[in-house]
Amino acid sequence: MASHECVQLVPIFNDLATNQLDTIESIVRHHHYPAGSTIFSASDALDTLMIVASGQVKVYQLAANGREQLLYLLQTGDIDGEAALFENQQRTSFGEALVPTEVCSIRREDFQNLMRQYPSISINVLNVFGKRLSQLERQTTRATTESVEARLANYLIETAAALKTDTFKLPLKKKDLATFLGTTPESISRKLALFEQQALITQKPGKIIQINDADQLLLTE
Amino acid sequence: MASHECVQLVPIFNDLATNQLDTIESIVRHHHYPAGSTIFSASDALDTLMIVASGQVKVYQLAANGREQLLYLLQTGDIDGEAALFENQQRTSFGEALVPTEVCSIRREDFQNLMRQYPSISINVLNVFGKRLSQLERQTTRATTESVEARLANYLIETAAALKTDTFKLPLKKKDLATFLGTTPESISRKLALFEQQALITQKPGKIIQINDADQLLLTE
DNA sequence: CGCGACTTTGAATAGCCTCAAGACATGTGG
DNA sequence: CCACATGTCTTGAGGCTATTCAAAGTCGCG
Repeated sequence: MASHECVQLVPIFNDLATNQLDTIESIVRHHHYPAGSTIFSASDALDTLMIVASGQVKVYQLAANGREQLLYLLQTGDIDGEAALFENQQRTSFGEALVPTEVCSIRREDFQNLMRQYPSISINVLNVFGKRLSQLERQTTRATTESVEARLANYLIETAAALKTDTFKLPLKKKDLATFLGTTPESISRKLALFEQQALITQKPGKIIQINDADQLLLTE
Repeated sequence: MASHECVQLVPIFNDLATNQLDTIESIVRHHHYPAGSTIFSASDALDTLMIVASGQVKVYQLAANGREQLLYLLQTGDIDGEAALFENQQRTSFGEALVPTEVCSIRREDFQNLMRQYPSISINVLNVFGKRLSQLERQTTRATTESVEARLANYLIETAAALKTDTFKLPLKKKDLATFLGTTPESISRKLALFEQQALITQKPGKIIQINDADQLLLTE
């Protein structure tokens, strides 16, 4: 793995010079997780900041009844663990590598020192927090006020927008997509079939989705 | 209104000395909102930090289908607007005073200066963010994985815990409570009647709820 | 190529929402 | 201080969406 691999990837270190990145890189630890392995669990101590260098991590919670809720899908450059960088807390969620994944971590104490040294970092972290909060607020609103159909339509539109293409491969298994959207794999199958029947999308083998009529899809209630 | 009224209330200014609080108080603006009035709307510019000095503010979003989702209930000492203290953004939610409410505000620019001057503030803000994120994550998980019955039971338990008493008055109209829990006023009525029938709670006139069996209530699925 | 995991499809059910009407409370003006 | 008006809450009946359970079909990995 190249030096800088993690540190360069992360927006929160954006404003720093190369030699400063070197400093940070030297206090970072590298980890590898095979597909399907657990990276952290609820009730683990939360005392490191985690950076995804490559791969894909699903972050989820378990409800009292055992059902799973997918909260975030972390990709290259995403971070997690910022929630308690200054307070002793326990994790409340689980992290699982969906594919082989490289992770770098910084201990809480080291990160606090970094923030004292480079104030721009704390401002960047605040911005990351802010975006995540806004995103979660929207997700909560949708989950509780809109139908499964509307939520799925929205997800397809947003995924296409993020990837800047009309044709893309679903980045998740239907099972995981279901827990993300707060529904079941069966319902997703049915709704996708419905969209296809309405000619709004085309499904191709390999979880490939092609969006034919984004405007109409957005009108789904 | 006394000086310091707002500034003293807010945990993010906890670590500052009295004369520093004076400085901050001098750059704060005071506002009064009658019950039922709108404090801010979605698409408003988000360029001030808001502190609730007294009263109660409901913060909600509107979904595409017009349905309302209550995200937060701000009480004395709570803040809002931190989400975009460093980036130009628009609001995505609405704020409405439920009772006569006093609010103080600090302009983004002034707050940025404060943070540069007193680094402890940014650390406190990060902690506030972290807690709000954790809370929203739990709320999202519950909203999408648990039944209306379980969500209501949980809400009652948590409210009782927060107020440190078994008997309390519901702080919201059923309509607002419904949008908070992602359900309808009718369903809340029915579930409360069910809990009472099971002797888990007792309802008294004036939205007073008495919890008789918290343990059993928590087991509601 | 075969096995296990994922996905699709079907039928039945359950939980929740909608709509509507009546009861209650709350606060206002006379 | 009472009477009334308005908004809020409760209760009932009906319908619909989404879940559950089960079984067959498909994909992809070793």
